[in-house]
Amino acid sequence: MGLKENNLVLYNTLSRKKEEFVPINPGFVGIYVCGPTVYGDSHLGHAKSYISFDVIVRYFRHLGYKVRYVQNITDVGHLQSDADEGEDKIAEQARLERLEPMEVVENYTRSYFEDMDVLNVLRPDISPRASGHIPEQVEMIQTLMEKGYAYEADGNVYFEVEKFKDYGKLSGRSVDEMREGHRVEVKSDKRNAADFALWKKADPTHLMRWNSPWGKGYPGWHLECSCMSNKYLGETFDIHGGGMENKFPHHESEIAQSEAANGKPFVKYWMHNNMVNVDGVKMGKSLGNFKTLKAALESYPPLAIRFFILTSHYRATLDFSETALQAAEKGLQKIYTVVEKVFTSKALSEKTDDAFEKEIEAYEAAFQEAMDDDFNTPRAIAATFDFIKKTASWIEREPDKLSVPTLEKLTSVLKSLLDDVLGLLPESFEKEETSSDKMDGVMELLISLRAQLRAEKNFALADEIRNKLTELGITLKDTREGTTWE
RNA sequence: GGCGACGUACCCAAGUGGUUAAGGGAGAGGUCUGCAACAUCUUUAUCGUCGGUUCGAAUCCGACCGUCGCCUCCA
Repeated sequence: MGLKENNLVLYNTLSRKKEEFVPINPGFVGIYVCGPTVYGDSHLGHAKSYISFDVIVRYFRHLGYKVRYVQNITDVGHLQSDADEGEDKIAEQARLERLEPMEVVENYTRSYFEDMDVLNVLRPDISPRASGHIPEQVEMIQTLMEKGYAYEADGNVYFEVEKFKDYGKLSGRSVDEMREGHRVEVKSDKRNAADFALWKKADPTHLMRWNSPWGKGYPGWHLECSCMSNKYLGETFDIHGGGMENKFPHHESEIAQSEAANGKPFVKYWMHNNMVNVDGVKMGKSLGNFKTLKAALESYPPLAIRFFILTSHYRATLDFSETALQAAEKGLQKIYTVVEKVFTSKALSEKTDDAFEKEIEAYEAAFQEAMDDDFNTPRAIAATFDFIKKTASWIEREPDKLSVPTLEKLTSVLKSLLDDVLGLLPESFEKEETSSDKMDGVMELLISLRAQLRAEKNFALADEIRNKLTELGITLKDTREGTTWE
């Protein structure tokens, strides 16, 4: 299986420009994306990030690359406030819920995957946990100390930022700026306020602590990503992704740790997705406009949320609003209507329809061109709408003379692009839930009864049947060929 | 205060130097329909402001205004 011909270009945050994608190992892509800290339910921001990278991974696979997708689960070390101060987020949540930290971790990890599953986000190939990689992290700290990049102070170990000359290359800051820019002078045993923790001492009241050469404690937040990406993807790998707000200090620190420890470049391409706003304002817990996925999923179908997210580019901010989401839902429905027609049509002619095959090929090309340009899903979707229109009229024009080979080709292209790449098609277009032979029989009866009423011009009663059915969530459609329901 | 992104129609959102500025939603009008929904057709922008570069700019440069992000935990 060779690679599809492609001309993939992606925006590299490190160089601040679009670059041609050239994998380190031909045909193979190693990608690491910062996963969630599992101390609460996932929200729309998580959805945007993980749906974006899901499509990126799916597209690489579509092109024929063998992908290893690693996404961590942060279950320790992520502190609540000021750099390297404050309580561990998991520990705090455990205290609040009166649970073991690992119960909190387990609950929210499951909740996270549940939400991602319904959004049709494929699971990463490896979902390593920080707490499962303590020995690796201790080892890395030791390496950093041996090489002179880290120092111990009273059971804490810090990375000395001044020793790593490239610190700031990703986020575009200098250590000097950071020293001056620090708002609050934190009282600590750090040599420099910009230094960050590799290992934090924990007193016996801490619920999560492990043994280390520096006493009992727990690892710093940035360290896990360096360690686990190293372990599963190697010292240098292709793509590291995450949310923009993590560029600094998280990703900057990852680079420092990994490159200092390994003496090799850490990541070839950095990709950052933008944030979600709600009605023009940043979504945040303190602002009270926080949308958890579980809440959003009560009002909207999961694939409509997914579609909505993909109608804007991953590097653009996404402005969430009820009207925007409703618009997306309708648009997606329009695509479904035509796709369903395609999937259920019967073709009779063995002759290839050359003209329409050209249209199919043009669509594939337009779609791929859009995706090749830094995963431009909005453009790919626009191309889809254009094509969907043509498809609908192709089927309508001569339904009896549809070409078998052309319909087959059409079906497989739609499946490949809309389902495999964008992940937008439902499992099946069969009538869902209540559908059964019995139900079909009842509906047929009602429809024929209503047809009779309409023939007798008893529209009042006919409309009442339709209205009552609408209330039950069943829509009747009167077409020239007869009445259908869904 | 420092760094960065963005500003395209009523809403969402592509386009980043050159024929009529994609696409979706909403609105309006027509076809279809007993009516409605569905479907379908038509229609709705000169691109934040001002100035510059250019034969030519939404697209490059500068200033200004505005929105947002990061600098502190956040996808």
